[in-house]
Amino acid sequence: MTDRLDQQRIVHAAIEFIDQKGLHALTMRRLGAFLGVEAMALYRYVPSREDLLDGVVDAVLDALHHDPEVHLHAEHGWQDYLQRLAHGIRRIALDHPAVFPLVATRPPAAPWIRPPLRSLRWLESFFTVLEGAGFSDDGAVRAYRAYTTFLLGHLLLEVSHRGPMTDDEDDDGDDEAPAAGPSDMGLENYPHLRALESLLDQDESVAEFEEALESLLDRLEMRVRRRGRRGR
Amino acid sequence: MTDRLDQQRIVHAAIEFIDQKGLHALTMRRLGAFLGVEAMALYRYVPSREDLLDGVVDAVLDALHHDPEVHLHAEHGWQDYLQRLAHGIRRIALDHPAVFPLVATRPPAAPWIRPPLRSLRWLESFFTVLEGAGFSDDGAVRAYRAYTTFLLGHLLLEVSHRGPMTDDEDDDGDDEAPAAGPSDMGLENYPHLRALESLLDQDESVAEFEEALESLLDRLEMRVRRRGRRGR
DNA sequence: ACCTGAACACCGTTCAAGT
DNA sequence: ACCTGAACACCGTTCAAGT
Repeated sequence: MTDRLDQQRIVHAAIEFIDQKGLHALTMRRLGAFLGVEAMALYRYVPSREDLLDGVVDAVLDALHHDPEVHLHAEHGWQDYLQRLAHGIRRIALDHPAVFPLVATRPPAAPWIRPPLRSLRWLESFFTVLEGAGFSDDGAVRAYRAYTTFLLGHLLLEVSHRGPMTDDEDDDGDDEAPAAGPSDMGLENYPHLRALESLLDQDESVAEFEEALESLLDRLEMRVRRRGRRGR
Repeated sequence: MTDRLDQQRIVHAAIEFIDQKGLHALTMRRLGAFLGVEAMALYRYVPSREDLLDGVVDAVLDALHHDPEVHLHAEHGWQDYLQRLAHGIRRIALDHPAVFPLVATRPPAAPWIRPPLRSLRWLESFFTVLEGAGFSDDGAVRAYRAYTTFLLGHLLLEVSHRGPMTDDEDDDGDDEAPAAGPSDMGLENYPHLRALESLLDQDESVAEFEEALESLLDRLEMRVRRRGRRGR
């Protein structure tokens, strides 16, 4: 029925599986069944579940390399580049909301690799662009840290709203707790929260992403202009 | 030998256990042994492992309520308050680096609750202070989103450098891979990375935290001043 | 009232055995 | 060459039984 197994097929099946049923549902045995094979067959191609998860993270981020929107158009400058890169990573996060927490929290290969920018190739291109644009070494590294902090925080929070369904397995009946009303959870004693609830519930993530990203780039821009002050 | 069991004792033992051996090592059976009891005894006080983890997150954040540095000194204004709150949460993250990823990624009780600010009590106080300081509803909510984004991203990245040892279990021998040199991992083809490696390796998290926090507060300040422009 | 032992269904992983 | 079956050590969780 199914074609032959290989590492790529397994990793991509794992991604599909996680996107559909959530990370917590992924077991070697279920992934085997998903592929029409016994779990034990996977071990021909993948050394362990942990390595499989690393493979999933790498494969998901690999899409960046094939994203035409991100490819360097040097003429538009470093801000354009950081914008494209950020949007490319955001697209990945939104495509695989259930995988992104893995991208965010798997221990990176080296301590100075900061998710969600997890590959040496992208780091190299990041620094190439910034130094080409006149950033000092120190300025480029500080930009890298601020940029990754923002991406990680924003995307993790944005994506957590979009898990694969309510996570309560199969919803196999009418035994849900009464839940005390649509969106009530003891707000009686928190007047500000009650007043702000509808505002809090709105999804403004696109606008916030653009705005915060722009403001970050502005901050970095100011640092390039007065650069050297702190350069060693 | 040990005192009697109760939920508090179990949750705090779990925190200690995670801090010592890492999240991945926490199983009901091992936690039982840690407490001098069979795993099954825990189920008298804790409905499930998932609930235990929720309890861990709550308990760790509860320290904020007893942190004298954070308690409201209204006379010093909203910026002082957000500074104290941020530093309080940072202290918690650094005290429990192996627990913080849980704080960051456990699905919150409501979709508008954004880690690491996970309790209605702190949200209420956050909004009380900001609205008292003249923020519009919209401005306060946007401040909340930007503030949590920053805290989550920064602390998750800062804390990931400080896991509980190398995570390779017991280090039970000399069978470590040769590792090809102290800090080498194929950097040959990445000249910028090689040049920046020593800078990248430096830990500047304190300075970056202060600086980025201050810049965030400045940005918010600018928004209060021209407030109303976007208030619906 | 509180803990234990035995049991169940499920894991990750190994390895000899089948085709 | 590639997959399977059986097995091992370990999970979370339930429940009748012990003290």
